[in-house]
Amino acid sequence: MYKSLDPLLHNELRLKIMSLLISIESAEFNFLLDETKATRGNLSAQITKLAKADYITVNKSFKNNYPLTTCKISAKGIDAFESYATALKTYLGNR
Amino acid sequence: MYKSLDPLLHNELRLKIMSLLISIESAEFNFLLDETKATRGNLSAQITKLAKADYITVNKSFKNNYPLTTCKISAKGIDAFESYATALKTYLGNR
DNA sequence: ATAAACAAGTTTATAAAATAAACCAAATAA
DNA sequence: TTATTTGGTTTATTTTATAAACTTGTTTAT
Repeated sequence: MYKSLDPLLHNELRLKIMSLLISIESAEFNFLLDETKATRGNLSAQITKLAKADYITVNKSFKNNYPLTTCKISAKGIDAFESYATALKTYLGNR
Repeated sequence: MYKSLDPLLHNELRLKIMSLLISIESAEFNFLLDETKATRGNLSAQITKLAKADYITVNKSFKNNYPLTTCKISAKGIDAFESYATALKTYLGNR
């Protein structure tokens, strides 16, 4: 089958992350953790995948001495998300 | 993460099959093969999964002496598809 | 000052899923 | 009658997702 749905976005956790980031300037790791109810390991893994594809940028700093990971969607990520939304619609018909 | 997207439908090939069946009374194996461009093996496997979940019914007969597999979406399948579409929309925002 | 508990992630190992490749039975063609 | 084609199914491999274990450093209690 020729794939029209970006496999990177066609995963619930990654899609949720992107869906949050697209309307939230940027988000901290723990915020995403709370919103998604994912495990830390899984969240970390999926953030890494999105970052490797340059769909998001990840900034590492410190807050109160603790590591702080902040994520932000990129222009490429926004494009991919929009394309994904468009492609999906062709499957859903009028719904 | 709590899953809100039915994993059975959240796969491009199965989604495509369902998307075709929902607007086509019924479809023959070769029709689905042609529309999806999947391999026969993969198509067979995914049809089996959808059938096991009672999302579709599968009828086996013969046409011109050759085996003929016909698929039809079920009421349960329609419901699942509609729910999936609704759930997805929460991820896509206004798009 | 040391040890135990906690924070914020990352890495690794396992389970599950998707897919391609190989196979099969029956029909037709050479 | 052997070879090829049709219409699939089954098996084996690869990929992906996920949970469990680990790491690095911090804070709290002793």
